[in-house]
Amino acid sequence: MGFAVKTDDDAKPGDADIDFGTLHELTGYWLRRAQLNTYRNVRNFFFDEFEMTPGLFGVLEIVFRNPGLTQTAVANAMGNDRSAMVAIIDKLEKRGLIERRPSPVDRRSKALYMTTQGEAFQARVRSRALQHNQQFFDLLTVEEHQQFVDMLKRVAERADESRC
Amino acid sequence: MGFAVKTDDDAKPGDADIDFGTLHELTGYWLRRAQLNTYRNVRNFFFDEFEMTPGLFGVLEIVFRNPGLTQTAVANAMGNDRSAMVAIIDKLEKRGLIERRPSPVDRRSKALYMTTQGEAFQARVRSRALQHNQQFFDLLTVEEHQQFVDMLKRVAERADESRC
DNA sequence: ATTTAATTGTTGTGCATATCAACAGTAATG
DNA sequence: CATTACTGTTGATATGCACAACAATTAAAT
Repeated sequence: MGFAVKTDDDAKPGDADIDFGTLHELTGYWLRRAQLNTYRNVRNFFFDEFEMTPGLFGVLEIVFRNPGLTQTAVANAMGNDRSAMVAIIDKLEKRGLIERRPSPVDRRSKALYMTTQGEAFQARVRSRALQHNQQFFDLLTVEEHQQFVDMLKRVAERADESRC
Repeated sequence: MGFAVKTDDDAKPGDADIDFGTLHELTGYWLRRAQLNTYRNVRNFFFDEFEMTPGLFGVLEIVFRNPGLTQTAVANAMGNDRSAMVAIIDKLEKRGLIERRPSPVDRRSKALYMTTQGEAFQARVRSRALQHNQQFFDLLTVEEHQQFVDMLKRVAERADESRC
């Protein structure tokens, strides 16, 4: 299944000599391509080692940095629907990493807190994530990397503005 | 240490005072964020105007530039499983944009060709896509845009290499 | 030539994610 | 009070991706 990359002497004609036409001129195409591949890589990496996904990691990190947050608050921060939170929190709670406590001020909502076990776990994952991130993007110089992130932020904001 | 993010002038109080912690230091996070928002924008745009999705557009463009290609060849080019092709080709064929012809050399495979109607349609979409792309990324200077695409390509390749 | 292996399109399944509508319980507002 | 808004939750639906299986067909092995 290995796609050896640049060798034109590959007997497979169907791979290299394909004309992508306008696709390769569209920034959105490359953005998607880069993200999809990166995401798959990160996901496989962290699932193998921690049985974690980027989504779970994000929730864990946010709850860790903002103890007592409500579920919808986390959902809004993550940019997805609050109904999606339920399954995520369920998983994390079932693994003993997170805790739902009744909010002292609002009997509807539930305040989210990290367990001590969850903090220890997240510390390990976080360290590994930073390490993997730096290692993965070392194909960019430090300047490039900085510019890259800066542009990504601007693009993300832009796309967020023109939201219907 | 002293790297706490400074006070953004809050427009929304309940939204902005959340600490994202390590998340905001991960390039992959921003990459995903930018891509998701961009994709949603592009998708809404082209779905409203043409009832097209980026995926359909890609297949259409590839078939247009490489007439007679087989379904799995297109799937490999697009980077997804050949089973995903079926529904896509079905849609495009049902709309009269594309055609499945029996391959003259291999009775298993089906050669894909564009209809004249499909070519006319795709010409309109293609033009609009290029226009929208340029307009959307005009928040980057020409130099930045070029660098951006260049880096995305490198990242995409990198992620592709370390594929299991 | 006959068996074996590989590939094609296709279908189905499972999993993760996303959006939307509804609901009962609760809070805020008039 | 009555009404309106918000909470977590469930369910329906759609999507995309990965994988397994299948009959038909081709390629390779012996």
